[in-house]
Amino acid sequence: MAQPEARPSRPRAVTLSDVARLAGVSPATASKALNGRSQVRAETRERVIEAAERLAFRPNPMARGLLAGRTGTVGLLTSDLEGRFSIPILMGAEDAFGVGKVAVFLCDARGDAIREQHHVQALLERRVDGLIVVGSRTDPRPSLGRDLAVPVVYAYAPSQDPADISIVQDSVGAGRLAVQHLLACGRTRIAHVSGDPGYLAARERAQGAGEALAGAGLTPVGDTLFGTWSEGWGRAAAGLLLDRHPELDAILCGNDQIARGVVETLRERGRRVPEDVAVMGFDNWEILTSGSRPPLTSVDLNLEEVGRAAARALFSAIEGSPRSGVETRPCRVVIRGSTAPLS
Amino acid sequence: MAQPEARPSRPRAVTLSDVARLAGVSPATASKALNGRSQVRAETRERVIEAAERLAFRPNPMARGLLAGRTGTVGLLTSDLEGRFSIPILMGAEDAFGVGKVAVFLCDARGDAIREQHHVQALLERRVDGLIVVGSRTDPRPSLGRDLAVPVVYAYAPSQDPADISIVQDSVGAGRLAVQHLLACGRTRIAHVSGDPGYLAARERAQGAGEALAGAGLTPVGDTLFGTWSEGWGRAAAGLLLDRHPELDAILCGNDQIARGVVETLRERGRRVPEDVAVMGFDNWEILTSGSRPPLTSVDLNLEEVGRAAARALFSAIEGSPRSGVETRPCRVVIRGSTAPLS
DNA sequence: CGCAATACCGAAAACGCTTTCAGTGGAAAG
DNA sequence: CTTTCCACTGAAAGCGTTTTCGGTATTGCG
Repeated sequence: MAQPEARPSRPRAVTLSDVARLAGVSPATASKALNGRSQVRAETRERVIEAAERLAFRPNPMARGLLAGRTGTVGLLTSDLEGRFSIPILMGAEDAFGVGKVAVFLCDARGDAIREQHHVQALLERRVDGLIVVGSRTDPRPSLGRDLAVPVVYAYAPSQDPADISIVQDSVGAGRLAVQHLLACGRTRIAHVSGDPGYLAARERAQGAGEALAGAGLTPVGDTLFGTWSEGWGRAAAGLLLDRHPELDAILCGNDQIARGVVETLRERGRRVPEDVAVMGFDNWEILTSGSRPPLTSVDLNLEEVGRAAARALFSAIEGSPRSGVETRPCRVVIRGSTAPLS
Repeated sequence: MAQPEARPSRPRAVTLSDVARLAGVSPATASKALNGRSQVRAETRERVIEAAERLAFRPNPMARGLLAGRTGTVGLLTSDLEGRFSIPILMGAEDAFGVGKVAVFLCDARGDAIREQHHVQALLERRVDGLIVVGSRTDPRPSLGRDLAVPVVYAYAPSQDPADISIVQDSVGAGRLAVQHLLACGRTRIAHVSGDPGYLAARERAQGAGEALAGAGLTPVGDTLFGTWSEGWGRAAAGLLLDRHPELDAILCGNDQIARGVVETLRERGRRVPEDVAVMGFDNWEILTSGSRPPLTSVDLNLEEVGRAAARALFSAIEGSPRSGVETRPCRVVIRGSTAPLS
């Protein structure tokens, strides 16, 4: 006889009616009992719950969502191929939503605007309840538009449209924090080697660093050196600095890669880190900070917190209380071997 | 008058009935027209399609899934906090599934077995059509069990249960490929510095390397040095090797971090890379390979291909043709400056 | 011109759940 | 003892699709 299934088909899922039948009540009553509605006798509720447990009943989210008009899902749209930024944000969002309450679709647009559009469309077709958009760099990015069917929260990189809500780390504050740490280590001759000046993050960190120095009545050692976000640039810049400003006692680097390069050149040029020169970076990318000799002090962007905040903002927008504007979260310094008080 | 909405409520989604009404047909006919069923006059189909476009109609996936008994979603369960391995696998899976056809829930168990269980439960409650499990290391991992309600594919790390289907990269072959590349560069005195011998990846890569050497009639320079997966170990091991075997002309490293350390020590000890000693690693982690001096040749694990294969395997299991056993995908050598032919 | 076959369309059921509303029985109040 | 009220339960509608099946109009054929 024709048996289309190639193997024993998986058991049909148990439905609310199955539970109701076992408990000897109607589906309506079973629903009320399981959802804590008040109009059920305690003893009945008991029976229904026990039946549900015996059958390992799990309500079908599609049936439920069909009524409620909600799916209990959100989309996380990233452009960051490595997941360097989006994974911590995803984990923060998972925390805030709570496992099992809301599930997250992760889509990677791979830096491609039209692929991003496809993903947005696909997510909307799936009727996600909301969207979190993670930029590939901290510069303001184009808004997805004002009349999407669902609320959108921008994380890591703000939207260009001030009517949108964006949650970002405080880059200016990060620069300030970094310099304050170096000052606390007794350093006063501080240089700054940054990355690509086309990146807002580079400029803002430099700005914050400058403010903190000025606040302490100090002037930076030389101008900020902008270059690229690479170890190679770090090596080159450190050479430059040592030639021009041999007196420096700290180098603040625009990210961890630059810091790696700087540390390497300092070592080769016979400067001890941190005794002679303290070095620190930004991003706190463990793979880079831990392998360095000595391990790198770095400013952590607190991306999990950004993710949590984004999730909360999205949640309240879904509930009907949207916010707007750009909200920032503080960063924090993670101290390792490359900075230490002057003895 | 009582207006519960705090702001202009989002427009109600357009339904098939709206389309049908506009086209002057019944919902049944509209459905058939849009889904390419044959029992619709061409002219009618035309009208329906145009109406659907005018209203920007998108079928509600929950209603559709409710009938079909499928959600069109899969869960990707990872344990790898950084996303280093899971993101490429996710992208491969996205490719294979196709944007819009299947959406992927990404969950990170953060290496915690009970959090993993929670996520599995949550995904099952959502009625995902299947699960891809990405291990945190390549060693076989416990199976999720045989009687889950949906098919499961293990990627990167195989399941311990041979009845499950696992898709992994070919670590032995990777070791072989690496040595073959070094041989092609004319190197014959090849040492191997690996990571933690508790990792299967370390042992398998070493095995493959040994086989390739033996196949060429060569013997390795010294025993494989096992240690940790760190730059520090790479630096130390390179020192050891240079002391014991100054004649070596290539060092194969268990991963890119070790290779970074090895390159650094070689430079400090005055050996030129690649002229005197060729160096290569595994994983092809761009952040590490590109910053090195010279950039590192490395074996890429082809994780996107693993992801694609896992997605295809999952798809065919969902369609009713499950496979089982461990299937491997080849790796590939990415050549950069740290290896070159002996001149 | 009559009949069967065909092409096309729509009513209705179904998926699994929640919610509304009417109905039942018992207890409290008169 | 009758009336009112309350607590509880279940029938039924509805969410937005797809699919089955019966019905009608049209066509082809004898």
